[in-house]
Amino acid sequence: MAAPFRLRLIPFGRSVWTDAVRPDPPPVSMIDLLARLKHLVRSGRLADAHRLFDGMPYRDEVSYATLLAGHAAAGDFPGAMALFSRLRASSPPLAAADPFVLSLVFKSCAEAADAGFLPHAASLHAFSVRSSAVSSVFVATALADVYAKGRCLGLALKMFDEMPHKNVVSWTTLVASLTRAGRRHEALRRFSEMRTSGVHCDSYAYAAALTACADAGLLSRGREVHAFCAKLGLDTTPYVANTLATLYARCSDVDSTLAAVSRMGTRDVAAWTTVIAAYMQTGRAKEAIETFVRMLREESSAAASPNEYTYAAIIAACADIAWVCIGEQLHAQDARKGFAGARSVANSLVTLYTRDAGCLSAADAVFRESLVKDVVSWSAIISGYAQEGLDEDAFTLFREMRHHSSCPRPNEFTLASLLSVCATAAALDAGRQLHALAVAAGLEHHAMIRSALIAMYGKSGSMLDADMVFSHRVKDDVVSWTAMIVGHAEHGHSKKALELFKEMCRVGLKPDHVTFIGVLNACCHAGEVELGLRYLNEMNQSYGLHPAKEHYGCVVDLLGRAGRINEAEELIGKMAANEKDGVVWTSLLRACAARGEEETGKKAAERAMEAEPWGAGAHVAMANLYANKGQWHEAAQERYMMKQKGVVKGAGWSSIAVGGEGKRVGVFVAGDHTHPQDSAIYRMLELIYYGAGMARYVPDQLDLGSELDMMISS
DNA sequence: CTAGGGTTAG
Repeated sequence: MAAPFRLRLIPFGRSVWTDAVRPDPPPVSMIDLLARLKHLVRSGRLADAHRLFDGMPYRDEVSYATLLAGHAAAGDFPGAMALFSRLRASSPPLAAADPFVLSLVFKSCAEAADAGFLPHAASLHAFSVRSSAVSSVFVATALADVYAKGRCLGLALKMFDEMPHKNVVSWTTLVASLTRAGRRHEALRRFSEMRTSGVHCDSYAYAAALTACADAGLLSRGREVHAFCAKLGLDTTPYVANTLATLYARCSDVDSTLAAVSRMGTRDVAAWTTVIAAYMQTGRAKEAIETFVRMLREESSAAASPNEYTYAAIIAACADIAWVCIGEQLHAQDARKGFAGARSVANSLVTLYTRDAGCLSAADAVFRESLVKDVVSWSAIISGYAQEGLDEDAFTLFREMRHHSSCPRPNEFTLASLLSVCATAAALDAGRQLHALAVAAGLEHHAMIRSALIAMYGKSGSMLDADMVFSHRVKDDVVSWTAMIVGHAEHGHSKKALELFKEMCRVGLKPDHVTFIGVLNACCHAGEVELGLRYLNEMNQSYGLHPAKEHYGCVVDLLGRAGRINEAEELIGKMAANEKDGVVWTSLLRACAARGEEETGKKAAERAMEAEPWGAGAHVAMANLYANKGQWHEAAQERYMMKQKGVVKGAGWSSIAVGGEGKRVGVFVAGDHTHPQDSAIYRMLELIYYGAGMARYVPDQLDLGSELDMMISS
C-alpha cells in the first residue's frame, strides 16, 4: 500500500530501471489514501493501517482521527494516547484540540474499561477545558461516558449538567450511565425529561430506556416505552426487539419475549440467547435446552451460530438442573470453538461444577485458569465453597479477591454467599463485619442482603439484630419474612413466629415452602399439635404447596412428642415413597423410644435402617428404648449389631472462637479431655452451671438428653 | 474522520 511513495525515494539510476520494468503507478490522491485507511481500520487491520498512515505524504487531523477510530474500537487507550502525542508534536503543527480527535481518544479510554487510565483522561479533560474543546457536545459526551464507565458517576453527571445543549446521544449516554449504576428510576426520569425537551428519540434511546425498565423489573413502564417505539416502527430493529425481549424475559413473561423476538426479521444470536434465558428465568431449563438444540439445527440456514453468551446461558441451564455430564460436553465444545476462555463461559462453568459437590476441584480449576476474573467469577467460586460449608476457604478467597489487582467490588451475590457461611458457622463477628461492608457498598437494603443478614443474625443467636434489619423491610419480600419466622421458631419464640406468619398473610404475601418449615417448626416447639396439623393441611389446600419431607418430618415429630404415635405413623403413610427418608422414621422411632412403644419402634427402626444403612441413629434409639425398659440384653444386642455393621456413631462436634483479634477456633466433643487445660475448663463449666442455676436457667435434664440424641443421630 | 444501545454467568 505504501509502495507508490517509497518508489520516489529510490536513487535515480534504479528508478529508471524500475520505470522501464514497471511504470510508475498513477499518483494516488489523499482522498484515495484516506479511503484505503478507513477501509483498513474498519476491517480491524490496525497494523496495516499504521503502515499506510506512516507512508502518507502528510497527515492531517482527519487522517489522525481515522486511525484513532481503530484504536477506539479496539479499546486501545495507550495506543490512542501515543498517536495523540505524535499529533501534538507534529510539524507543521496540527490542532490537538480538534473535537474529532479528542472524542476518539476519550472513546478509546471508555472502551478500555481500565480504571487505571482515569488520571490520564482527567488531564486530557483539563486540556479540553483550556482549549475550549469541551464545548463540543461530542467531546463532552465522550468524556462523560469515560467517567461513568470508570465508576465516577458524580463527575459524569456534572458533565451532563454543564452541557448547554444535549442531543439524543448525550441524553442516551446519561440514561445508560444511570442504569448501569443501578439508578434506574433516575434514568427513567431523565428519559422523560429528554422526551419533553423535544429531542427526537431514536432506537438507541428507546433501547436505553427499556434496559432501565428491564433492570428495575418495571413491566408496565416498559410496556409504555414499548408502545412509543412500536408507533415509530422501531420495535422491529434488532437492538430494540432484543431489549424488549430482555424486558419480558426478566419479568418472566415468556410469551411476550417470543412475540418481541418474532418482530425482528430473523432471530440473531442475541435473540436466541434471550429466549434461552427467558426459559431459564421461569425455571424451564428443559425448554431452554430444547431451544438451544433447535438453534443448532437451524444454524446453517439462519446464520446465527451460538456465541460465548449462548454457551454461558445453556451451561447455566445445565447447572440449574444439575446436568453436569451434559455441561461437561458443552465445556469440551467450547474448548474446541475457543469460547472456553471467555469470561462468561468460564463463570457459568464454575457455577455448573459447584452444583456437584464432587466437582468442586473442577470448578476451582476453571476459576484459576480464567485470565480475566470479575465479581461474578469470584462470587461463583466463593458460593461453591460456601455451599460445601468450607467456610475457611470461602473467606480466604474473599480476602484474595479484595487484594486482587482488578479489585472487583463485592456485590450482593458475594456478600450473600459469605453471610450464608457466617450463618452456618454462627460466626457473629464476621457477620457483623460483612454487615458493615454491605452498608459501605450501599447494599444494605437489597432484598438478597436483607434476608441473608436476618438469617445470619438469627442463626448466630441475635434476634435483636435480625429484628433491626427486618424493621427496614420493604413490604413484599417473602424471603425476609420467612427468615424472621424461621429465626424466631429456632429460638423457641413460637408465639412470635406464628404471629409474624399471620401478619404476613394479612398484608397479602404468599408464603412459600420455606415459610412453612418455619411455621411448622414453631408449632413443634410450642407443642401446638392441632395448629400444626391445620397448617400442614392449609399449605396444600389454600396455597397449593405440596408438603415435602421436611414438612411431614416436622409434624411427625410434633405428633410423636405428643404421644400420638398412631397418627404419626399414618401421616408417614401419606408421604410419597421416595420422600420417606431416615429422618422421618427416626422421628417416629424417637417418639416410640420415649413412650416405650416397642412394636411400632421396631418397625420404624427397620425402615430407618433401610433408608440409611450407614446411620447409627436407629440403633442408638432402639438401644435407648430397651435400656429405658430395663431390657439390658436387647440394648446390648443393638450395640453389638452396630459394631458388627461397622456403623460409626458420628460425634457431635462443637466449635468456639477464643480471644479477640486473630482469635483461634477450638473444636471439642462431649466429654472431651484432650485439651491440656481440660481440668480448668471443666471447673469453669461447673461455675457456669452453678451461676445459671442461681439465675434459674437450669436446663431440663430430659430435654438436654433428647437434644444430645438428635445431635448424635444427625 | 467524532460521542450513546441488546444477549450471559453468582
